[in-house]
Amino acid sequence: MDEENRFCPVEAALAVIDGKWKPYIFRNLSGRTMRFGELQRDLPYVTRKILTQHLRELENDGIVVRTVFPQVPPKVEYSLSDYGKTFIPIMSSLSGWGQAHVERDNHDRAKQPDG
Amino acid sequence: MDEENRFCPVEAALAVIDGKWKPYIFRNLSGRTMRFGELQRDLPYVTRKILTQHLRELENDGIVVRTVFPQVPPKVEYSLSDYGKTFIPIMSSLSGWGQAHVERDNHDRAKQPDG
DNA sequence: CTGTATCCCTATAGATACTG
DNA sequence: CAGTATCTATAGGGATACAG
Repeated sequence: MDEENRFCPVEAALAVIDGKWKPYIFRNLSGRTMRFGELQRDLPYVTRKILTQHLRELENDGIVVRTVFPQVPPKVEYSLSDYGKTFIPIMSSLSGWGQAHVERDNHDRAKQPDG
Repeated sequence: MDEENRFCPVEAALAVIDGKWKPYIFRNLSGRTMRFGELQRDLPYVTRKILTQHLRELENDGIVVRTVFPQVPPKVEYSLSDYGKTFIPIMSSLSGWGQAHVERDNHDRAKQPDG
């Protein structure tokens, strides 16, 4: 967006999960607090760099809380903030619609193999 | 996504409006059927190429219906399909959350100008 | 364990010109 | 009017190596 007057609140919401792995990170943290390494194990296709980057962005957006335990070796925990939890219903409706969309898509392709 | 078993329905939903101008196109078509040129006028920052491309993708996802009137000069109308309309509630909740998010953001920055 | 720093690569979008 | 074709620019992500 270049002009403020064209700003769309939908984009503001989408920006929060704009990042290839953010929905997955969000889903993981929806259940419980997790350490960095735990997230890595649950998301084996994300590199440390990108995982860190996405977590920082989620933190800056107020969605995620980062807690550093000053010890050796380092221990860092991530969790959804109360504010972040207000996004859970959005994710749920996206998930519901998306699920139906995938099924509809499969159904259509089954009837029209040539797409 | 490389592996099917990691597939996330949230991504499937997001993919539908994945495109810089798709939320705006969607919003425009939510109200009424529009001709290509009308969309262009309402979205002056989108090039014809991108507008066409996004509309094609929305059509392929079953969201938008494209109606060609075989006449000279050409006339093409775009509208939301019934299926596309099922996405309106999703957009509404995104919009609502996004609106609050922007306001929260402004509020925070007012308190912490260096944030 | 939890990161950073670099370099590279691709996907997406914009500029511009051409067309039925 | 409603596109398509071509070229370019850039932002996001990934591979890899290094570090406190």
